[in-house]
Amino acid sequence: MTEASARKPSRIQQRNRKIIMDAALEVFSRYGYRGATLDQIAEQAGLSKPNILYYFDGKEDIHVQLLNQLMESWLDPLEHMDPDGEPLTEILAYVRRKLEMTREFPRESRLFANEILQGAPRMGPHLESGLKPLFERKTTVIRDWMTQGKLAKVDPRHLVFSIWATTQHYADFDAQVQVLIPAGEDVVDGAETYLETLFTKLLTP
Amino acid sequence: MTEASARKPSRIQQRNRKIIMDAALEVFSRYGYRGATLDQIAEQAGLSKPNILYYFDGKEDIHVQLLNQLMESWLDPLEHMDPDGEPLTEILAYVRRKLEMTREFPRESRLFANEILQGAPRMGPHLESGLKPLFERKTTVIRDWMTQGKLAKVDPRHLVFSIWATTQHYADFDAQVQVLIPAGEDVVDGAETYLETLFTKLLTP
DNA sequence: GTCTATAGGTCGATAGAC
DNA sequence: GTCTATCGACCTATAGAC
Repeated sequence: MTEASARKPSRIQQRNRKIIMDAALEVFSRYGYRGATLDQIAEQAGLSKPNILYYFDGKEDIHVQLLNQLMESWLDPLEHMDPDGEPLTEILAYVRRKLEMTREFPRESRLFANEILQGAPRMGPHLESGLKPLFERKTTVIRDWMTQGKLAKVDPRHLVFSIWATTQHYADFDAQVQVLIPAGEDVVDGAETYLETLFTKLLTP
Repeated sequence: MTEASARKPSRIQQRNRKIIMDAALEVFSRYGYRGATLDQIAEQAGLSKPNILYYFDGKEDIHVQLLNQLMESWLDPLEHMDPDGEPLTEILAYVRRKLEMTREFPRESRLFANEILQGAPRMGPHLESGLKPLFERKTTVIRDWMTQGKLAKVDPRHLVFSIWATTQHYADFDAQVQVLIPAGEDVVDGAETYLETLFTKLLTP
């Protein structure tokens, strides 16, 4: 009685799991949880549907594992905001990193957006245990910077919300942005310049 | 050959169509197009499924009509930005109006967000014909204001994006915001103060 | 490949308004 | 009596799972 995921995963297992996760990311991020089908994921992965279910316990299992895995890399930029760095530099670097992620990982951004939009049915606990403590630590750091006069005083929580909103917008609302900005123009480049100005003016004491 | 929706709509028809649209908004905005079911909509509306289909041609028809109807009210605040008004006042009033809509019509916001996230499959034409011309008119107005030295110079298109992103965030990512901000606090009130500061500092010449 | 549940959609019969 | 509105039962395709 050998379970697929138990013991040491073989080369092939590792490779196939990776392939399936990537295919699932592609499909889930484009069609949402309910809109995605195992058939689509199987086709995208170049594997049969039963083969997919050999590696994962079901559709929901794939989705949950995707979210778990992505949570880490998603929080990483905020984690890296250094309390001992120069405040404005740190914030702007964070904005730039988030924007870079929007450019490089738009599928991940849309996957999260989809999940949150629907009320985070499969991610509620993760928000509480993963995001919330980090959010509180970092907003405290920012508040301290403001108290010390190193940054202009605003509500640090809304500051972070506005950084998330403005950066992720270019991935999540890409379909709209593409309609409104002429093709060929590098939208994210323009956003970087704009957002740098926005947050510099806001936070300069 | 009499279609249900042809000719003069009776009292009952008007009433039931309204009830169904509202139920559909509730369900579609919570579960997305694919995640919503006619049974859910029927139950929410307090009508039978065949009765729903007596008034609409099908699931997609309901969704399309919802989007069409909402498009107008959605663009209304931007439409009302007055080229002859005082520039900063007009922009801040627009921000406030958008935030007010987020508070009053979060379901509508999520319905749009869902649709755009999935690549606007049922709204592409509307973006081109409805949103795009308006967007170009209004960004031109803002650019003129900047040229005349009445506002600080930034890319007006990204300015509008950032207004959309920051205001709609509170409806679309509500599930996340609720986790991060203590219950009982009026989040949108705090957002209003913050966003007023943000855009005032950005745009004051 | 097969089984099963579900979800979109149809039909025909009935109830109610004018 | 006719037309509008309503609904239970049914059909079919699809999608998750084994």
